[in-house]
Amino acid sequence: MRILIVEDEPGIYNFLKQGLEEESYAVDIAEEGKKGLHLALSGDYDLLLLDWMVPGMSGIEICRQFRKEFKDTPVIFLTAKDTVDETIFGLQAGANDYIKKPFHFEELLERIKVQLRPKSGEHSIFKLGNITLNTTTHQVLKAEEVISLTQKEFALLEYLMRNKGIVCRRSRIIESVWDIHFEYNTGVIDVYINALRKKLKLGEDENYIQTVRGVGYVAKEI
Amino acid sequence: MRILIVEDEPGIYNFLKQGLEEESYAVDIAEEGKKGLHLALSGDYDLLLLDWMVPGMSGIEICRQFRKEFKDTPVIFLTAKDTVDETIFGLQAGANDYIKKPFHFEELLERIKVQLRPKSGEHSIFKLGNITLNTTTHQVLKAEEVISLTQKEFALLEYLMRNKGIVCRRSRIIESVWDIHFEYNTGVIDVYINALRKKLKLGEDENYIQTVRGVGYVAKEI
DNA sequence: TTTGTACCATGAGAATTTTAATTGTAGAAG
DNA sequence: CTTCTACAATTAAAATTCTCATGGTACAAA
Repeated sequence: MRILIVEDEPGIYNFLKQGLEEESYAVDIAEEGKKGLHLALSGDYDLLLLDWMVPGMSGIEICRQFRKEFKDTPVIFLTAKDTVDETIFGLQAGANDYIKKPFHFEELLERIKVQLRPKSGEHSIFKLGNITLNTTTHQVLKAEEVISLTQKEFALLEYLMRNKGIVCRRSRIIESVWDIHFEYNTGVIDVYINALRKKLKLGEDENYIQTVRGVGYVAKEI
Repeated sequence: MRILIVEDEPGIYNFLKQGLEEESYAVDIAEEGKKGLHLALSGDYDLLLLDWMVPGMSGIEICRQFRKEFKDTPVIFLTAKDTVDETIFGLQAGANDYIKKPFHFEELLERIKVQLRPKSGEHSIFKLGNITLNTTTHQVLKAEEVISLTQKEFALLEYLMRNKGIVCRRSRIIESVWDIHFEYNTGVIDVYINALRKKLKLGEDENYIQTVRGVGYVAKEI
């Protein structure tokens, strides 16, 4: 597995390079933004580690450009900032995960493994209109705004978004999201659909979660 | 797959026989208790459907006798009574599930499928001292008493009992029961262990859930 | 069009689950 | 044997999740 690190501080990239090579990843370094993007676009890499701030071109811009070509290669941001405003753009640019400096190497390694594990098929980012859902960071954005959801709300939205365009019957939802088999005579789903619509502020014009009478619900871009 | 039905009412057993044969199960009927037990002990069956009350010998007694010989063959009770007292003995006698009359055929079919699915390995009943836990009915007994547990309490107890005798580290428990990966700096487990010990009334003499300092917990028969 | 019925939306309250703070205790170090 | 410290037990309160009751609305039948 080949990893590209775009980072200008030698202290950090040497530490990462050594650690990752011990885990038998092939690691390349780019100390400058444009060179980083150029290397990334060569398509030789299975994963990108991008520093937030690098000379020449911001990590975000690299990510955005890279995403146009490579839709499935995971991108992880290394960021010193944990302010909401900043990470939003990272996720919108198509990052799969981010980790705050300073971080434990073990934790980064875990996250890299998570991203590389599925490799085929499994996506971690789903889009529905102007809604973005990221399964690894467990975050949801509507346009530029972070929407705070509870576990169950998130799980339900994830299920609907994974099945975008497909009508989800109540029984399936209950099985997948609530892990209840036989007996689906409960009203929980409705309550949570209600909560989602409220938190996501889905009005008439943005009716992304539609009711299918007698069956269930669909996530649709109108 | 071969199913034995022990039931004396022709109305019921004909209905069942026809429905199950349409689902391509091979079905035999015993209208009387002793004959039922005799057939069951022949070992020709993959699943038993026992009526609560049959002439000659009670379903419970058949179940108990049958269990001595066949530990892994699932037994489902058909019962008109849903009083706690009655079902207790059914579960204690080693039944895997029960269904109350009148029932929908679909539901019975589902339960039969659930019982036949794992077939190899997977058990649905776990014992720990005088505690019995049944994963399909989601019931827990201590001696003769039904212990009412919440979802999470049940899930934690199930995990510990599935790993009887093995020390379970907190991180594993959090992963399996709570589905949380990385970050296990939460105190939930302790709180639930506490709740379990209380509800199960585990005193000094019955310390079935033991603390392993610095690591986690074990379920042990002292 | 009107009426009826079954299904869905919504809100409030109950139960469960989680967090967080305090108290207690085992085992190590002195 | 004492003291200290890190971990576990316990409790209370906050947050989430679920249930239940009410009101609304789509669709079918008259």
